[in-house]
Amino acid sequence: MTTPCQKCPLRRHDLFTDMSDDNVQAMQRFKVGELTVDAGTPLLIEGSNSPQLFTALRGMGIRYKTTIDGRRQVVNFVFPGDFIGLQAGLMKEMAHSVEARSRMTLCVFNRSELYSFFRSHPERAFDITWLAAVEEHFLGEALTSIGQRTAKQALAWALVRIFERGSMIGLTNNRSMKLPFRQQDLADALGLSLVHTNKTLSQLRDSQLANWSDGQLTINDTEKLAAVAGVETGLVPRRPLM
Amino acid sequence: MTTPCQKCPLRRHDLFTDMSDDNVQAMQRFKVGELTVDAGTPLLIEGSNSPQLFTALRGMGIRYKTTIDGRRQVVNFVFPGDFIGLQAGLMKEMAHSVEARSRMTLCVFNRSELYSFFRSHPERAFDITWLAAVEEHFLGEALTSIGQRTAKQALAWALVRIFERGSMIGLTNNRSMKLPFRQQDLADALGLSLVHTNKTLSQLRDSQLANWSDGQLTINDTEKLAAVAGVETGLVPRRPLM
DNA sequence: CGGGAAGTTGAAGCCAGTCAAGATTTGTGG
DNA sequence: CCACAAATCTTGACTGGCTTCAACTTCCCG
Repeated sequence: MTTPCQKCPLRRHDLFTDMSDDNVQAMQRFKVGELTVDAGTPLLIEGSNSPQLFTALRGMGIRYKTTIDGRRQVVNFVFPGDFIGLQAGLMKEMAHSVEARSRMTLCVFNRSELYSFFRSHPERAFDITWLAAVEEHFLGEALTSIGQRTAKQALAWALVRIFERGSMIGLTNNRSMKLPFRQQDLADALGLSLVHTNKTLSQLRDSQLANWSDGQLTINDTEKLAAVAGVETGLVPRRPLM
Repeated sequence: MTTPCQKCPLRRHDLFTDMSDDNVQAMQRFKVGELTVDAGTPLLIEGSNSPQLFTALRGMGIRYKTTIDGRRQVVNFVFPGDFIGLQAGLMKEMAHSVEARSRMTLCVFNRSELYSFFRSHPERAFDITWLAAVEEHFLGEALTSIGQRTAKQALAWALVRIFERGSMIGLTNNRSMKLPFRQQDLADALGLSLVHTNKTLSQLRDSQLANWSDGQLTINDTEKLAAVAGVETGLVPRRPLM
């Protein structure tokens, strides 16, 4: 009993660009099933060669790389609507791992059909490239945060982006949203130590800028937080939904 | 008097995946001209909406973003064979600027023809997505370097990757290659201060690991340098050439 | 020959990392 | 439903890698 693409609950959100009925049907044919996993489950492993591609339908996760000396870099957070496994679909293998941080449901596609899908649906090929460009866009911003911003600015940036992303897909409730990540995840995303992340978060809390505790993120004034981060809000690029 | 794609000097390098004669001809038709610029010339500006796409044919450059408070993050270095402007081609605008660091020659394409090009050449659409995935791969590695590695490790990583990339397109001469970048460029790429970058470089020089001076990078033992960086060599992913 | 850009070197200070221990929450088996 | 273990979050103290400041050198180009 899987969700038909025609009734996909994600498509109605503003974040996603419009899709023709024809393309919706094409996605439905491309889709081979749904997968539900518990928090903590690895979906893709760095260096592996998964036969499947996914689109996150519900739940959140993290993308991360590990270094030889055992450190971990969280490359991005996975939200509903994110496409997972493109690298494995094109190059030989994944450059990072993906792990669920909450219970997740994913739409499953066959990697082997990707090329013929491209051929028969050039608009969708265009869209998938667009998605890759959006990801590149984000990674450039992340690089700038880690490289140029202080811990406080970087944290503010991350929380603003997470909250914006959440609000665009209906995950926010008034001024709050649920966040299943650990402080260690955010620390590893920003290249900060867990201790310093913790202390900086409580600083943001004390100054009423952002309150992330008990799995709940609350931001009263996004503009104020964005000003601390030194970024502009409302710039989340619209993207296609696969 | 532009270089015909049929005689493109880049295509013979191992770095690039094979291209069918048919696709070579398609590129020739897609190509509208060549552009030669001096060192220091801006090619694309962050936030702008260029009508043109480029492929670097000769010379090197940098991609960078600037923050509100005037800091700069070098997102990547541009080498011959790199495709420039994909973001502007798909999304509304560029997320970073591109600037020549040496005299450069670029193949020029019309952005407005991109979509119809995708439609008529699905293989090339596939390839361009591949390129985006390669970039994503690289940015993930860069993120890991900046976030998790020490200054010495990060510098070693950068020099190894630059040298590997150079050697795959015939820019190395024995154990050396020309590098037109400034120390400030590398510092901004790794989120380090110029002073510390300078001192760490001379450390690498003293320990015979890498010598970058007078616009020339010399690495005697790549494996040794890679060991310092904590990365593996020979992993430069093959990529399509546009 | 003057001036600016890039590279070099030394000294001082701080932001963030590491170490360590305790508090709180979550999970699990009896 | 409780007891114990493991994971996560907090907090304090100390340390050090890197930044900043500042001055000087070298190189290049008009």
